[in-house]
Formats: sequence, C-alpha cells, structure tokens
Amino acid sequence: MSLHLFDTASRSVREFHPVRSGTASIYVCGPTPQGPPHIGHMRSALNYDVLRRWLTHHGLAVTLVRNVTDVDDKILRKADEHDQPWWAWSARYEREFEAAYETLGCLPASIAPRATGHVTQMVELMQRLIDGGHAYAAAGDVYFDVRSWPKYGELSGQRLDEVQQGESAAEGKKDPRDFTLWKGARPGEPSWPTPWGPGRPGWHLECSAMALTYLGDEFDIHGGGHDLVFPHHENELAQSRAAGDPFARFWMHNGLVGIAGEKMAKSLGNVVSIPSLTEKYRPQELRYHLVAPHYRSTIEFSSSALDESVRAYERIESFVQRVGARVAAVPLGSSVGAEFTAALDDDLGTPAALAAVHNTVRQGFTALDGGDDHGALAAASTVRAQLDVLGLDPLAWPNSTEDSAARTALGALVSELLEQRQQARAARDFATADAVRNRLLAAGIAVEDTPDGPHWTLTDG
RNA sequence: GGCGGCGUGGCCGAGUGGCUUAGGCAAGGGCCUGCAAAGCCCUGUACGCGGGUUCGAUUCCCGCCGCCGCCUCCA
Repeated sequence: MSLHLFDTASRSVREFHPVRSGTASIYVCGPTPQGPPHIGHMRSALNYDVLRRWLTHHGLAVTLVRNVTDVDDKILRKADEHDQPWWAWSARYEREFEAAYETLGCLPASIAPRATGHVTQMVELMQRLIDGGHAYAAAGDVYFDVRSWPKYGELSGQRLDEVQQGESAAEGKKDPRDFTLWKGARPGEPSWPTPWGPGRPGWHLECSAMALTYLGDEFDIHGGGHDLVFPHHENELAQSRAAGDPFARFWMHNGLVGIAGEKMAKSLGNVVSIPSLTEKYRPQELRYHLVAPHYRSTIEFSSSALDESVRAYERIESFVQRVGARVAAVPLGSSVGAEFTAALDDDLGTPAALAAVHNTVRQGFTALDGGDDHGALAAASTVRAQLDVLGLDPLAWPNSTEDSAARTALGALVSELLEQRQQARAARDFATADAVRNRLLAAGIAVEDTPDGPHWTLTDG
C-alpha cells in the first residue's frame, strides 16, 4: 500500500502507515445535533466514508468513530425555546443525521458515541491534566492552562500572542485564552458530578476522551471540517498531548460547502438541508456531486452544478445498466485498475479517480457498439468495482428498474404498445409509430430504439 | 491584526516548469438511425493583474487586485 494523505499538522502529503498493522483507526468530529443536517455535514461524512472504504479496499480493518455532541449551549437554548427537554431535542436531530448518513450511503460508524455517556473518561482526563499542571479548576469550571503548553498552536500555526481573546472572559481564568474543559453547573441546566463540582462537558474535552476510549492513546487519523482546525482540534491536540497521549498521527480536514460565496450557516439563513434536496434528487446523484471535487477544495453549491453531476452520473449508470440488459448480469469486479488506484492513493484524488471511471465507461461503450460483449462486460464490472469504493455502485442503490408487481404489470402493457409500434415501423408507417411513442412519453415513459429492440424507461418527475 | 486557502477554456472541476497539457456538462460538425434518443469520432487552444527567476511559467518567487474560511458555536 502506498497511500499518501495530506496532514494538516505537517502541512504536507505523507505516506500512511497505520499505528497497528492491518488496521486503521479514524476519529471524525460528528455533528452537534441542534438542527437538521445540511450538505456541508454530508460532504464531511461522505469524505470519511470514502476514506474508510478505500482503507478497507487496501485490506485494513477500519474502526471509524464519529461522535455526537449531544449537549452544548445551542442545544440547551433551542430546547428551552421550544419548551422541550434538551435530550429530546438533541436525540431528535441525532436521528435525522443518522437517517441522512444512511440515505447517502455512508457505511455505519463503528460507534457513534455521545458526549454525555463519557463523563467518567473526561473526569479521568481532566485529573491527569490537573496533576500534570496543565489544567486548573476555578469557580466551578475547569480550564486548560494554555501557557503551560508551549506547543500550543502547532496544528493550526496560530501563535499564542496573536490569538484574539479566546472564550468569553470568566472569573478565575488565568489567561483569557485558556479554554474550558468543563463548564460548571448553572441553574436549570443538566449537570454531572465531578471532583470539582457538578457541570457539563466542554466541547473540546469530549473528543479527546472519546477518541482515547475507543481508539487508544495513539490512533491513525483525526478528521473533521476545515472550520474545526482552530480552536477545536488545536485544543484537542493540546489537551491530549499535555496529558501524555501521542494522539492522532494524521489530521485531515475537508473543505467547506459555500453558497453564493458565503459559508453555509444557519445564522446566514442559507442552509441547504438534506431533506429538501432528496425531494428533488436521488441520493446517489447528490453523493456523486459531493464526492467528485477533491475533498480539500471549497465548493460552492448550486443547483445548476448539481444538475451537471446528475447527467454525468446517469451516463455511468446507464452504461452499467445497458451492459446488464444486453450482455449479462454485471458482476462486481475485483480490480479497480492502476489509474484509479493511483488517483485515490494520492490523497484521495477522487477527481482523477472519476476520470478513470469515465474513461472506462467510454471504452466500455465502444466495446458495446462494436459488439465486443466480453470487453463491455469487463469494463462494466470494473466500473462497478470503482464506484463501489466511492459508494456509488449503481446496482447497489435501490432504483426503479427493480422488479415489482406494479412494474411487471406496467411492463406488460408497455410491451403491447411497443409491439404495435414495431409493426407500424416494419410497415414503414412512421406516423403511427411516432404517435405510440409520443403517447408513452406523455404518460412518463421514454422509448429508445437499440440494436436489441426498443427499450423503455420511466422519465423523472 | 494573526493563521489558512482560492481565482483555470461557456459552466463544473483536476493538474503540471516544456511532453498527446484530466474528466464531466453544455455547444458545433461527423458516423449510426425512418426519425428521435443513446453511443462513438472530431472541434475549443484556458490558466486574475504586474514584475522577477528560467532556454522556457498557468505551474516557482515578489507585489497588487478580488474572493473565501478560521481566530466566538459550527462539517
């Protein structure tokens, strides 16, 4: 395996070698479920899903941890505004996120731990930090002492003396830039007991504690959105290293999804939610669109660009389906080809990987046109193998070509009409033939003539 | 103010010191076809602006302009 990945900490592409041979351990910062999932969240999840599939393809047993920050300021505030318990609010959106991941074909995480279930581990971590002189309790809160850790800033390149303020100033803080490990209980808020008093988890601490719990003190890859580099991941790294843990070997950050030149954010009112998109687009089309650009580049969402992706995906899909209909059932190939492999091995180069897919598709179509059934079948099975790695295998997604009673009945009726049309064509009565085709089209059924006879499909919408 | 990134042909989107300079979408021409659709073949000579380095820069360096992210919760 010669997989290379870009590592934010070293700002370079480095060869990937797992901490424990034969395995790969990944921790991804998941959502704070305070609202519905949007395409930015999905792009991140999709990226690490492709990474995970590729590592699996390389023969590694992958453990993927994606946490859920199930208690935080916004959740408490919103739940309160809607007169609901905080846990009901976060549980509701956690389910929406899980549903969205599944809809877009993400393999389930090995575990999706919730912050509130790991207070014990957080207390242990805080104790180690306090014992080591890197944290202190003050007025019910517990803070990380930033000045006790000279390497603070190593991940993001921030210099401590240039960092603006830090979290909101509070009593007892030694330095305004010290970040909160633990928030002391406030009236009306949920709390858990600790040696320093009751309170709730700070955002940064939970990730270090959960990564340690499930992946050990040293693991392979820590991922998340680019917006998390500072302060979140910087703080995680500082607190874990200060506690004596080697922590993540690679830091991966996916680019953000913008809308019309702005970051997508609830506060800007420009969020494109997943439910609103899956009403108009098939999930595999959405997935193709989000996986096609390189994961580190920023993308600007637009429906016209998404429409282009739909056409591109349909081309690939129709190739596989056509071979299946004309030649034989297309098996899932075992090889993805050197070009595709080289592309993904180079920092998950999905654009070049998809170029390889499209090249294979073109060769396959050429074989099909030339009557080379073996060649076409081989190409189609390669395409399936390639797309499988990207989670885009057309035959793995439910689609309208599946047999069903309704479809069988419809097929019988359509066949009869197509037979009439074929007779008209044979008699060179094209007016009648075209009339049949137009009637079918008006009913939502498109007819195409192929060397093997007419082929019908349902049109969208 | 500090840190990071981007500006590529009609659009999306890769990439590279010079070599056949991705891929997709759209467009034009051709083949095929009764027509249509699909497919195949051909066509586009692009790299924000100004300098510099170099035999040669879109690719390296400097400056400028524009845009975006982070430094407060954020995938």
